[in-house]
Amino acid sequence: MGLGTASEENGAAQEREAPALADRSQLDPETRLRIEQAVLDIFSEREFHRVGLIEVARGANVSLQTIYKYYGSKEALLFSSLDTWMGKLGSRMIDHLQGIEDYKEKFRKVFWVSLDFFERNPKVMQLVMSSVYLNTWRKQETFQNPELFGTFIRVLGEGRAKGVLNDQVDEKILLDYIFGVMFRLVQMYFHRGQRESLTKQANVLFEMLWRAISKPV
Amino acid sequence: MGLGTASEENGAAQEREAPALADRSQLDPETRLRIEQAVLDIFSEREFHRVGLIEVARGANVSLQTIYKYYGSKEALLFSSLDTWMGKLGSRMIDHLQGIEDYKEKFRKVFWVSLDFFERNPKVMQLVMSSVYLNTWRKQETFQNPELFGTFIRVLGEGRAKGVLNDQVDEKILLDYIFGVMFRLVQMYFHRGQRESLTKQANVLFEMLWRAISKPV
DNA sequence: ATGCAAGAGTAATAGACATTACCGTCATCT
DNA sequence: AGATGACGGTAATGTCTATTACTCTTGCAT
Repeated sequence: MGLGTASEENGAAQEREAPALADRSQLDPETRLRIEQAVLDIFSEREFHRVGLIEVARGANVSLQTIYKYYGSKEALLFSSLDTWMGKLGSRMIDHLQGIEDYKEKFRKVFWVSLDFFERNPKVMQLVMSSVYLNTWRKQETFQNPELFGTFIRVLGEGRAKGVLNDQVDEKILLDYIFGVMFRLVQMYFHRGQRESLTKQANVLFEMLWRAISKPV
Repeated sequence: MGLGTASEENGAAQEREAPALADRSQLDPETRLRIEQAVLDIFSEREFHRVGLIEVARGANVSLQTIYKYYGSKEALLFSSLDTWMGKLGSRMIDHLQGIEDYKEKFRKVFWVSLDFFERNPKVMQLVMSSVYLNTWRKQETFQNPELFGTFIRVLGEGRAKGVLNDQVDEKILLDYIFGVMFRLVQMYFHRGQRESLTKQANVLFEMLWRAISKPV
């Protein structure tokens, strides 16, 4: 280990007193917003390793200390912000699902809300991209926003139970299939410069998806 | 301004005499193999920024100079290796397509060869992951292995011409759909630790895909 | 032999950035 | 007022890595 000051290492007084991550909920909500906005703006522009926290701090008009105090690390900061956004998508989805009876329509809605959300919030998509590779290859926990993913799982399970979904493959595979399609569609939509609105094509696209995942006749 | 890119700084001062990238084909094929093997081994384990070229050089039993002489940069090294692999997949695909008449079978083959390839070459998939995020957000050129992607395009075009493919959406969207599904399936296959062989499920999965992309009856 | 070119090995150069430490300033509470 | 604590600003600290330079060895063609 790189010894900082030689006298520190062997004294009895170690116990680093891990910088006491303050409860994030203590953070002034207005400040929190500014921070998450800066995270969104900056991390969505540059890749993770090219972003410096100083820049983020400046962008949010807070000091570096504040960030470290409430978030603890660069990664945590990114994931926290991401989680907030996924939560918003999740809430919106739950909200929109209310009052829909027909199962296929429910699924269509899940699909639609997702496309619509990313189309409205381009930067969030870039943020997702920034973290996906940091994430997928390590822990997944951070990516499991219960509201959002829970809803996906629930709707999927309901279809399974009703027997309207394809049951030749495992449920996980079905989910992979769906995410794969959606993720790529959204990703390429941005890659091509946001032309040809996705939501406008949502129904055609959804019918394609539905033919794939519904139980074949 | 704090712009990072170190290589762009020189205003008018010097004509760096850019280190004369030697023709890569001059490189001893056996050495080249060792290098690309090391790239595969190492880049597939750690993320791009965590890989040091010294390590790669050691792993390949070559000196750093050799790498810089023939490849020029870390990124170029990675992409070169990746391109080799995509080329292999492409060749194999072309080879396997020979003698198939039925269009749907052709497409099925394209699908199968891809899954099979990544299942056989796990590290290549990780390599792809390592570069996707470096890539997609910038230039795409590197990712356009003509043999591989050309084949995809050709097969897709053929189906369009025959009128068997869904023509409610743009051809690009169709391609996105297909790649999205395949990419995610493969990605998650690894993420879950390579259980439940993909190729064994290839036909069920392909039928799902086919229902989506073929012209609806 | 002699010279040469290729490549190994090692160190030098240059930045970038996460994370910590310190210091000064206010607002709020007692 | 005095104390407390949160926070801004700036400057350490400690690492890491690309990329370049330089020196030495060695196989090999003249």
